[in-house]
Amino acid sequence: MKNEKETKANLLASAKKEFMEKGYTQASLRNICKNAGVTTGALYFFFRDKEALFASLVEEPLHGLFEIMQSHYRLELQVSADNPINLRSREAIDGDLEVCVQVVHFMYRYYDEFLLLLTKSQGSGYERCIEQFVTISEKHYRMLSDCCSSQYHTKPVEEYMIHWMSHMQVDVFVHLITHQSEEEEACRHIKEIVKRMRLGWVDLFIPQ
Amino acid sequence: MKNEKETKANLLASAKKEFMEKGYTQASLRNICKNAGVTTGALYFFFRDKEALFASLVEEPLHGLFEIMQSHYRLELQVSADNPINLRSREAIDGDLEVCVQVVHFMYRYYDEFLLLLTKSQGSGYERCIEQFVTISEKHYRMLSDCCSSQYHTKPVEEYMIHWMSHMQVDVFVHLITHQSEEEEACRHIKEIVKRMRLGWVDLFIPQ
Amino acid sequence: MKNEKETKANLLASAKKEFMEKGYTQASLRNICKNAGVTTGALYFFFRDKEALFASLVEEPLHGLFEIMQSHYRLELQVSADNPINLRSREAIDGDLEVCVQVVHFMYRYYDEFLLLLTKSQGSGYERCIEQFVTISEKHYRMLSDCCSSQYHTKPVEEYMIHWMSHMQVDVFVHLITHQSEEEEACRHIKEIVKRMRLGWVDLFIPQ
Amino acid sequence: MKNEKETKANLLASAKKEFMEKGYTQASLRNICKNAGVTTGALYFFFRDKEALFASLVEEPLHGLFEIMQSHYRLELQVSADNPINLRSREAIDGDLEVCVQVVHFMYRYYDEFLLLLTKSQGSGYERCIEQFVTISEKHYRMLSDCCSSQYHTKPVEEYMIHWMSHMQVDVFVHLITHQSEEEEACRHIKEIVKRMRLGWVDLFIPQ
DNA sequence: GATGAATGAGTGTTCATTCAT
DNA sequence: AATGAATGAACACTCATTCAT
Repeated sequence: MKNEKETKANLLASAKKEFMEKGYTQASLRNICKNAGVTTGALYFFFRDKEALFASLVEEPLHGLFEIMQSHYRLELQVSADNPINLRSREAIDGDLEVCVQVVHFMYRYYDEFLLLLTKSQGSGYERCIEQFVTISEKHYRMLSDCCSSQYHTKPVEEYMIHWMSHMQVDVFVHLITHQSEEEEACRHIKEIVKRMRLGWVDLFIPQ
Repeated sequence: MKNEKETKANLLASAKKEFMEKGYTQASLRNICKNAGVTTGALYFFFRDKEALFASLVEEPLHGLFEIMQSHYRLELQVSADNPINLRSREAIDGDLEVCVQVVHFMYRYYDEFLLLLTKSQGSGYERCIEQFVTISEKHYRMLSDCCSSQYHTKPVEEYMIHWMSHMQVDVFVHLITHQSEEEEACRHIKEIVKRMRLGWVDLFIPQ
Repeated sequence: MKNEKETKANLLASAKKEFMEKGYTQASLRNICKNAGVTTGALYFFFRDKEALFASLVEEPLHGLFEIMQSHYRLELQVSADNPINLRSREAIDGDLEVCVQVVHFMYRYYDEFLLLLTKSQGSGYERCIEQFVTISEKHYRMLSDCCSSQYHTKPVEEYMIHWMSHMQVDVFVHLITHQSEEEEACRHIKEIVKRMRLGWVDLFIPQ
Repeated sequence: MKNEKETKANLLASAKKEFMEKGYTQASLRNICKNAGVTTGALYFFFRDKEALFASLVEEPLHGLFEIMQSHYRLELQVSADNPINLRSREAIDGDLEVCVQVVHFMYRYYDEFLLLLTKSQGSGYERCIEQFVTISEKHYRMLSDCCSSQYHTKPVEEYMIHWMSHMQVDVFVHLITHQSEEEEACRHIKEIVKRMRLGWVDLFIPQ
């Protein structure tokens, strides 16, 4: 037990760096080990394989974010079951902002990990994680738009638009984390952005 | 002797398929040659290296799109120099739509090539092409927003918002080509989308 | 084309030696290449993988022997359909010997290859080849013993005894090739052996 | 502290399973330890190395069988020194059967261990154990055949035939244990087999 | 007694690239 | 214009073994 758990930590740090620089597929386990100052065997003592090493870095943050999103959407579903929807109400606007800020906060707590997940996971089992976020978002928007169209007796919103909207919503966060490293700034930005995107949503859900 | 340029064409077709399926980095030149029915040597007669092979597929369409964008922005710049800007005018709206349709048309003419560029170029010299589009778009929006703010005596629009807006604008096309293979449908979608995005732009450029 | 097909021949020779010394699984491709004076890549130019390299050595001889056995058994089946069986007849005895000699001749023509197949193929796709020989032999003995028992109105010979007999028959050849490197001697031995084994067979098929 | 020797027993059980499934060389100590619920260090506390682990499983049964064979052959040697040999006598036949049954009984008492020795020991120090059995058997048959030839004034039996006979004799037991898991059935089979093999032996030792 | 950590050499395999012919 | 042959470095991963604690 040379230095307590130092080796594993070194490996994780070295792996994070390598994945960040080259992406999942192009990252070299040899390199990771060399920079961590251990032999390849050591890596395999701590991690089953390359995939597991990557997972050790990102699994927890990813899961955490899923939780936040789903619990939020569950809540919103409950509320909208009892009350008529008013997309332009202060409550609706504030609710939107609140969850965005919450997500930003969580993402910046695991800044590196989400950067890996969102931009460097190609080739790993996480390469479709953005699509998963979109899918979750999509279900929510589908539901919301259907409520609106039944409430206002308008045609249901087209599938593609729902999908695009959800994608755009997710892309906002991807864009944020790849262009802004400070959480405070990120928060400020997201508020400005959401404000403008809402205009599009509202026009889509409540024509005219 | 068969057909002069047949071999090169076979190689390009085979390369397109391989790059599409596996992405630039994961694509195997061996495979490309095998499926083209030639040996590796032949490939190196026609193309300097892997990079040049990829470039042969995408360079021309990419350059073409750059041209379209830049000539459009040049034109708009000229117009806005002489006339006051009215973002909500029919001319402005129609102008926006027109260029979008033009871009869609060009992209669907080289459908495969743009798919390669936008989603399969990671690891190649083209991996930053989206950012290049964003940069071009950004310059234009910067200029446009500055015109507005000087005209309406408002504070200049923040750098980040300009960048995000431009990114979003580009992402619309990426989303389109990855989710919709028919040009006609794509055109219909882009119109719906632009209509809603404009609401955000206008609110950003002309507060209140 | 340095030395015509020398490299491939070198690789095969080197592989034969390595497989012979260490067995399929324990053989090292690196070693094979080193001793052949080429790099690992060269091996993979000629052979798909380790398995294919081994197959290149043994496939043909193995197939040849299957052919000999099956054509012989087919012939015997035909004969025994028309005539009553007399295991003790000169014809039967001579027929047995003849095919044995034929097999020995073929095996010694590919001495090394059969040694590989019969004693060094564990871990490869050929590890069950002895059992395949036994299975072929078994079908033949089953048929022969059933003819006898119906002809002499005796109980059918037990499954296990048929299997053991077939195994023993095959083992004779395995034993021969692993203990006797000269074909002439091997021929002399097989005759002596078959002579004694027949006594057992006959007693088994025609009790009393 | 749980149960003093539990760990060692677990290791041996786990090792037996792994060796049985993959053979000596292909067996993984890692796997053995994992399935035994201990770390590799523990294994090396009890066993010097892989070889010693395998030996711990098979050494005793192997030694026991050597003892049985040798004591039997010593006895037979004594008897044949005083009396003329009659291979066809009831005593000779019964004696043969008796020792076979005895061997079968002992082998099935250590069924797994002999299966390991006879079919899974390649790569270990025991890989030549079958040949050792053959060698022991051979000495006995050599002696027996020499007695016969001096008694009946016939030519001495050829070396190869003695060796083959011994091999075949041993192979009977190998075949038995690999094809028949029930001792009772095995006993029934061996009697049938020995009955037929004797015919060959007798013809070999006492021509005509 | 047993763990947890680590070594270092080894495995089969794939790669883009080169070049004499 | 193209082939067939070959390179050599790189890849992820597994192995039996060691040893301080």
